[in-house]
Amino acid sequence: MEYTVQQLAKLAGVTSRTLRYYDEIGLLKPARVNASGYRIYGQKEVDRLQQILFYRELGVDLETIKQIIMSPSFDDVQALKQHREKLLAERRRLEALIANVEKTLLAKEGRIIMSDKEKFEAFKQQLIDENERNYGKEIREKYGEEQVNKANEKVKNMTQAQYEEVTKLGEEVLRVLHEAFLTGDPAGELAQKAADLHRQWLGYFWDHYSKEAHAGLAQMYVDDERFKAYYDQKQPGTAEFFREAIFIYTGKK
Amino acid sequence: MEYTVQQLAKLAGVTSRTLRYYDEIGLLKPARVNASGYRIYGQKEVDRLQQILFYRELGVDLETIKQIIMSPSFDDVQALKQHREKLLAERRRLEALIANVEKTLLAKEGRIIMSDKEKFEAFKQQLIDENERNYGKEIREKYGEEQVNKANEKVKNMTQAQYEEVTKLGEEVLRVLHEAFLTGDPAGELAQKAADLHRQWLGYFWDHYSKEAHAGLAQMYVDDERFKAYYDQKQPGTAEFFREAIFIYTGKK
DNA sequence: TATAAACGTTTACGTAACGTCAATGTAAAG
DNA sequence: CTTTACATTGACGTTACGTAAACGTTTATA
Repeated sequence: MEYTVQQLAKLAGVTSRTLRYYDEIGLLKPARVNASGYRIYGQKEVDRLQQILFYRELGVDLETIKQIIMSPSFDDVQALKQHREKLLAERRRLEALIANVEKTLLAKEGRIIMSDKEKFEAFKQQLIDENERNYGKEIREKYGEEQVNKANEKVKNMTQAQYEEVTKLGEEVLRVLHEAFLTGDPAGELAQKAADLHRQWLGYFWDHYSKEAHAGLAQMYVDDERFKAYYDQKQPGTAEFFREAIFIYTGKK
Repeated sequence: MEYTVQQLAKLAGVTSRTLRYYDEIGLLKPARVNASGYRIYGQKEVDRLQQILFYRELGVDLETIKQIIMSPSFDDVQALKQHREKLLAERRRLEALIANVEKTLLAKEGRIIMSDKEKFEAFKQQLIDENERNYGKEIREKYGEEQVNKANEKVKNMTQAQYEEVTKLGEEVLRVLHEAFLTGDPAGELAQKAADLHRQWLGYFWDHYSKEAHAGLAQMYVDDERFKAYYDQKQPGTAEFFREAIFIYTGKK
C-alpha cells in the first residue's frame, strides 16, 4: 500500500500542505521519494500519521507529539498530564474573561457613559478583580472574608500616585530578591532587605501587618504553583529562597 | 503631563515595544514627535491607552479594539457580545479537549499499572473476571466450560511481555480495521489483513484455532451490543464490516 | 568636560501551524 | 498532443509582541 501526498491526505482527512509541513519539521517523513521527487508514504507512515492526529486532536503541540512518538522512552502519560494542566489553566483564564465581559456588558447596558474618574476607578477595580480571580478563593480561605475585603477597600482608595508607588515597590522586591538569590544566603543583608521591601509592599494591601501572616504568605508562595511560577520565573528555587528569607525576617520557623 | 515611551510604559504596565507596536499599527499614535524623533505622549493618549488595555484584558483582539475606540459610531456592546460568543465557543472546545485527554489518561494509566510487575498478576485475574462477568455465560454456552477454562488458564500464564504484545496486537487490529473500513471492501487486502491479525490475536486466548469458532465470534461481534459498541466506536457499521471480512477470511457464509 | 549609563530610534527575525499564492515540472486522461 | 490534475520548492501572511542589532540622544557622574 503506497500513497502520494494527496492520497494520504484524503485518507487521513488533512491537506497535502500539512503533510509537507510535517515532513519539513521532521515529524513524518515519507517512506521514500521517487525519481520525480514525489513523496511516497507506506503503511508504517499511515499508522504514524494516525498516532500524530490522535494527539493533535487532544490539542497537543507538534513538538511534544514529536517527542512522544519519536522516542519510546518518553513518558507520554506525564506529557498528557502536563498538557491537561495547560488546558485547565486555559479554561480558568477563559472563564475569567467571560465573567469580565459579562460584567462589562451589564455595566454598559446600565450606563453608557463613564467619566474619567470612573475609568480610573474601573482600572483599580480590575486589579482587584484579577487578584480575586487568580487567588481569591485560597486567600479568603486563609485570611477570611473581612481581611480580603479590607485589602480591596485599601486598593480602591489608592490615588494614582500610590498606585505607581506600589507598582514600583513590587518591581524592586523582585530585583533585590534576585540579587539576593545569587548570594545564596537567605539570612544575608540583601535577602533581608528583600523581605523588608516585601513587608512595605504588603502595607499597601493589608490594613495591619503581622509576622504570622507574612510568614504564612511566604509559605503560600512556595505551595501555590502560580505564585511559585511568578517568583521562579527568572531563577528556579527563588520562591523557596524567598520563603526562607521571610521566615528569618519574621523570626518564624 | 507629557511622557516618553518608557515613562508611559511604566505607568500603564506594558513594555515600550508594545507602545511602538501600537503606533505602528495605528492603534495609538503619540501626541507628537520631538526633534530627536522621540515619541511624546500626552494626557489624551494616556486615557486612550487605558481604554485599549481595558478591552485587551477582556481578550478582544487589537483590530477590534481599534474599531471600537476609533469610530464613536461603532457599536461596542454589539462587539462585546460577539466577543463573548467567541469566548464561549472556545470554552466549549476546551471542555471537549479536556474530557478527551482525561479519557485517554484513564486508559493509559490502566496500562501503567499493568506494566507494574506486582500488580500485573492481579490485573490478569481482573481481565479474566471481567470477561467472565460480561461474556462468560454466552461464551460458556457457546464454547463449553472446558474451552473457557483453558482460555483463562492461558491468560493467567501470560508473561508481562506477552501481555503487552497482545495489547499492541489488539490495537493494531483496530487500526487496520478502521483503515479497511474506509476502502469499503471486506474482501480487500486491508480487511483481510485485519482478519488475519485478529486470528493472531485470538492465538493468545484460544488454545487451538478453528475457522468455525472464528466465524462464530465474528457473528457475536455483531449480535452482542457490547462487542458491537467496541468496534463501532469510531465508525458505525464497523462491526458488521468486520464480520463480513472474517466470514470471507474463514471461507464461511 | 569626558564619559558612561540609560534611554531613544529603526530594522528585522522569531513565534505555531499551517493557508495561500507563484512558478514550474510530471503523470494521466482524452 | 493538449488539457487537466497533481507534484515540487519557495516565500509571504497570520497575532501581538520579545529580542537583538546597530546606532543616535539625554542625563548622571567622576
